[in-house]
This record gives sequence, structure tokens and C-alpha cells, in this order.
Amino acid sequence: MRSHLCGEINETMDGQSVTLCGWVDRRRDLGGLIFVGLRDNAGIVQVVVEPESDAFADAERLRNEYCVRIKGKVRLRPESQWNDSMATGKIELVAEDVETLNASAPIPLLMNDDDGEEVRLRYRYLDLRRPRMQRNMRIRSKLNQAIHKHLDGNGFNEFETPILTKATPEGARDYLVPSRVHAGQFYALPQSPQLFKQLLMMAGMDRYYQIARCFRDEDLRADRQPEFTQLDMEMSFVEESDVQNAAEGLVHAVFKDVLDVELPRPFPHMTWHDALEQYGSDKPDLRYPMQLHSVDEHVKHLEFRVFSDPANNEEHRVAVLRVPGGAQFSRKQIDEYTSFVARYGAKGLAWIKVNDAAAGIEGLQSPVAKFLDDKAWSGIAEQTQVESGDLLLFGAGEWLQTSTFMGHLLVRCGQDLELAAEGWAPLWVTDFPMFEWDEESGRYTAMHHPFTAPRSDSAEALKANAGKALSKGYDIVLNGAEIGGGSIRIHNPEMQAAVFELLGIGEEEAQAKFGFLLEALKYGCPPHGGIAFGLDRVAALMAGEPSIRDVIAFPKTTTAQCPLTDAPSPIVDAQLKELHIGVVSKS
RNA sequence: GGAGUGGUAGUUCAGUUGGUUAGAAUAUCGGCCUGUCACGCCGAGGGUCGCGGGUUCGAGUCCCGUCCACUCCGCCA
Repeated sequence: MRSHLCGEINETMDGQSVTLCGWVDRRRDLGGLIFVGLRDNAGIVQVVVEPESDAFADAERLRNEYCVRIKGKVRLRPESQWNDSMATGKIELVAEDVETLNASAPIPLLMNDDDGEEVRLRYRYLDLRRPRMQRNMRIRSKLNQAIHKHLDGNGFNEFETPILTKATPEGARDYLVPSRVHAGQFYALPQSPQLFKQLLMMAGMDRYYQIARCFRDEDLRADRQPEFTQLDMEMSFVEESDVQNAAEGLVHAVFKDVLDVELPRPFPHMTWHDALEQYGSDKPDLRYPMQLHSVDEHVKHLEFRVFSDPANNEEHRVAVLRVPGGAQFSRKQIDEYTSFVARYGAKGLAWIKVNDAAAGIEGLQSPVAKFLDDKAWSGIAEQTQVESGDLLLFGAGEWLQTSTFMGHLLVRCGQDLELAAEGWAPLWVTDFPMFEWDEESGRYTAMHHPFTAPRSDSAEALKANAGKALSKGYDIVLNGAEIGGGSIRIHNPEMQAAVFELLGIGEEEAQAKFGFLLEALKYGCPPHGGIAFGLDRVAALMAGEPSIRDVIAFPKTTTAQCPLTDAPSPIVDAQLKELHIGVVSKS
């Protein structure tokens, strides 16, 4: 016989007999009575044990976090006892039988938000008992269910792809698994199911999805774990808009199902170039009512070379951020912003406090005002629509770097002034560059991945202007977080060969590493494309958690360790020997 | 690989210019309280001050190294 959940008990059950199972949230004895807060994953109910009751002796032995089963009668509490600070509601259970299912040692946590992360992870099974974590895990579960429901209803089929697979040379570092049977050879854990899903398209499985665990051996962040979960999708005979529509429909349905939120459709689109130009980011947070302004035209003629040099250089820019009401910032705060942007390589930050917008240059307070003339200032003032009381922050230098640090500054100022609009701001970012130039290795690297199709019509056209080439790639952004990315893939062997060539992957290397893909492309590969969502990030956004660790049941620390199991750990010599592995001790 | 913040009781933290016996809250244990709900009151136990070295008559406090946690840069096709 199933017990009720605490959260299922309501006023209409007054007088009914029920059984509740859960943990003791707190026990308090007063007036000869025993009060027990009983908690499960659905809520808390106050249990009253009366002194003459058979349950009394058992209840006296209860301690915090004991696991118990309590039978009793539901009773509405007298209205005179209600008050606003009441934690356990207006219903109580009068205990008739109290059974301890299991005792608990004293809890090594405060069991609230003040607990430190390390101790929470060490005792994760206790941390997960807290209402906040119960809620987060349930949001995640609902998210998965909503995905299955929507995709199943739209003709997608679910596939599984190998976890033990082939190491890939491009991209992130692989997690490797030694082969016992083949001495000196290794499997890799997948960074994503990318190539397998493309092979499935070639196999005629034209609507694929998978909720896939992926592994990347790179340093961690609040939004990056070494193993993470992707919703991976792929479709055949599609163009960018088809994939985007499918993905958008999914996101819309999922937000409706999980949060009962109706996202406005269609999601806005923005090119990568415009995103950086206007928001200084390839994942703009449109909740902030601020933009960057390029004021190169207004400062080209100045003697002030900090502005005029970049303004006259095609590859550089002078970008201005208008901070509404920012004139209130102290010198110390502005200095803090300067060191903030220095993290992103900025050499400095020029600022202008606009005390009186009507007074022209006379109304400004700034170390750089003396370098401006009326023409420059009126141009800047008009373009930025600056008002009295605003602060203007100027970044100047190489286009991408300047855009990037100004973009980070935009978000930082927006946070500090709490300018973010309520709600959700989804966005498609499109038209990414095909390649990035890597100074270190002196070659191009793929901005997305080497299987992304270029906008170029032919392999020749691509090779002729590789540095400027755009791809058929797209990212989906929500509130400034990249929650997914995808592309139309290359489906013809010549184009794929050309891209490998541009990436400096020789024919022999390409054969060794991707020969199976190149061969598969020969046999009538359909045009195809897809997208992959970072489900941990989506869940974190939905739960309002700043870190994906709080939506992962058993996450790793920033050194990729698990305080609960103590993984990774050394293994015995016999195991190493069997795997044909020797360990070189770290010097 | 780099920068920053932190590491003191089971937990969360305070600890002054280096100075007697390292404190609080909470948790635990005992006692009191006739409806409590962050209840309240009284009492008790509980500390390798992350670890190693150095300076000093004397180090939780200063210096060097190291480990761990978190945030960020690099990195993450």
C-alpha cells in the first residue's frame, strides 16, 4: 500500500486516516506534546503526538533526519493558531503510530543555502534532500520528459551512439579509455555524437535525437563540467531555417511544459558580426537596454591618437557604451571597471561623465574631454542619445578584442545597475565566420567544427576567400547564455576535403582520422543539419541557478574531482598491467 | 598555464598593530517550558586555526612553498 506524500495532504482530507513516509525535519516537545516536522520531496507536514497516544514513546526517540513512517488522522488546525511565519501550513497530522524506518547520525551540514559547496558535494545525498535541490532535480526531470514528448510528437526517433569511440584530433582534449585487448590502443569518450548522427542521416534515419552524455577534458567553469548532457538533434533534407524552426518549436514547447512560460515567437535573429558590433558578444543578453556604438566617424579627425588611430584603421574600432545614470559612479568604481576590462586584454577605458547634456563639452567631466572638439562631441552625443547623468565608457583597439571587452562591460554595468528586464530573451545568432586564425599554430581553426557547411557555393570559392568566409552555423542564445549551437553540415566530399585542407589537415591525416566519414559521403549523402543544446545550462536557467552544478545530481569540482566518491583515484598495478599501461610519476 | 577571493569547532563565520586559557551562532548531548514552527531559557562536551617550512622571546595573525574550494582569463572544434 502506497503512502501519501506530505504535499498531497490538503484541507479536504480533514478527518481522513493517512500514512506518510519521510524524514524528521525537526522535533520539538512542548506542553507534554511532541511536534514533528515531517518532510518528503513534496512538502512538510506537522505531526502532533499526544501524551496519551500509543505513538508517544516512539516519537520521543525521534531525532533530525530519522527516516520514519507515521500513521495518523488529518486535522485542520484552529484558525486562531494560524500566523504568517507558519512553516508547515494549516493542516496537521495527529499521530497514531510512529515507526522509525532508520535512524540518522547527526547531520554534518546546516541543510540550508549557507552550506559550502565542498561539504555539500561530499554529502550530496543529504544536500539533495533540501527543497531547493529537490525542485532543481524535478525541473530537470520535467525538462527531459517535455523534450521526449515534443520530439516524439514531431516525428523524431531516439538513437543511442557509442560511448567508447574514436579519438578526435580537433577540438577539446579527449578522455581516453585504454583497450585491454589491443595493447597500446585507446578509445575516446565522445565529445559529442556529431559524426555518428551524421552517419545516421546517411543511413536514412532522417529525424534523429538523443539526450547524450558528452565528455571534454578541459578546465571547468560554473557553466562547464567535464561530463555534461546534450540534447542532440539532426535532420535530413533541411536548410538552416528548418532546423531553427524545429529547435524553436521545441524550446517554446518545453518552456510551456516545464515553467508554463510562453516564449514570444519567432525568436529574433542577429548576425554574428552585428552581435559583436552592437552588443560586444556572440551571445548578447537582450534583457539589458544598452548597446555599443561605433563612433569612429566622429573621432577620425582628432589629434588624440588613442581614438583617431583605431578610428582610421579598418581592423579596429572605437566603441562607446552609454551607461544610463552612470555619472553617479565614483572614481573608484570606474577604476574597478578599468581593471575588469583589463582581464579581457583591454589597455584602458576612457570615460566621460555627462553632468549637463545641454552644455556641450562644458557640461562634461572627464580626463579626455580636453581632447575632444565640438564636432566630435556633438556627433557622439547624438549617436548615443546621451542624457544628463549618464556615463560614457570608451573602448578602442582591435575590432574583436575591443568589442568583446566592451560587451563584458555592458553586462557588468547592467548587472550593477540592475537594468535587466524581467523574463526571457531568446535569440538566434547566425552567419558565423567559417574559420578563426590561430596565431599560435599559424593556421585556421574551425569556428564551429570541421563539418560545418560554408555559405560558399563551391570548394574553389571557399578557398579563394577563406578568411572572410561565413558558415551555415547558428547558435541559440537565452538571456546571454549560449544554450545550443548547430549548423548545416557539409554533404559533399569535395567541400569536406577543401575544409580539411584549409584547416591544415593533410589528406593522409584526414583519411586516418575521418576516413569513415569521407567514405560515407561518397554514397549519396543527403543534405542535413542539426543542433545540440546544453541541457545542463537550460536546466540551470529554468531553475534560476547560476551554476550548472546545482542542476546536476553528482557534479565535479573545479579540479574535476568528486568529493563524494573521491574519483579519480589510483588503480592497482595489476589493473595497469592488464591494460598495458605504465604511469610516469609527476616530477 | 595565469589572476583573484577564501580555508579557524560537525557546519557557517568572527578573531584588532603578532601577546595570557582561540570566540559566536547553529548542530549534538542533558535540564526547563501546556500549541511550538528560525520558538524560548539554563548547562555541557566539541579545535593538528588546510598542510609543510621560515621570521620572532612569542604566529590563527607576518613571509615562502604547497594542497583544496569558488570566480574569472587562457582553454572549451
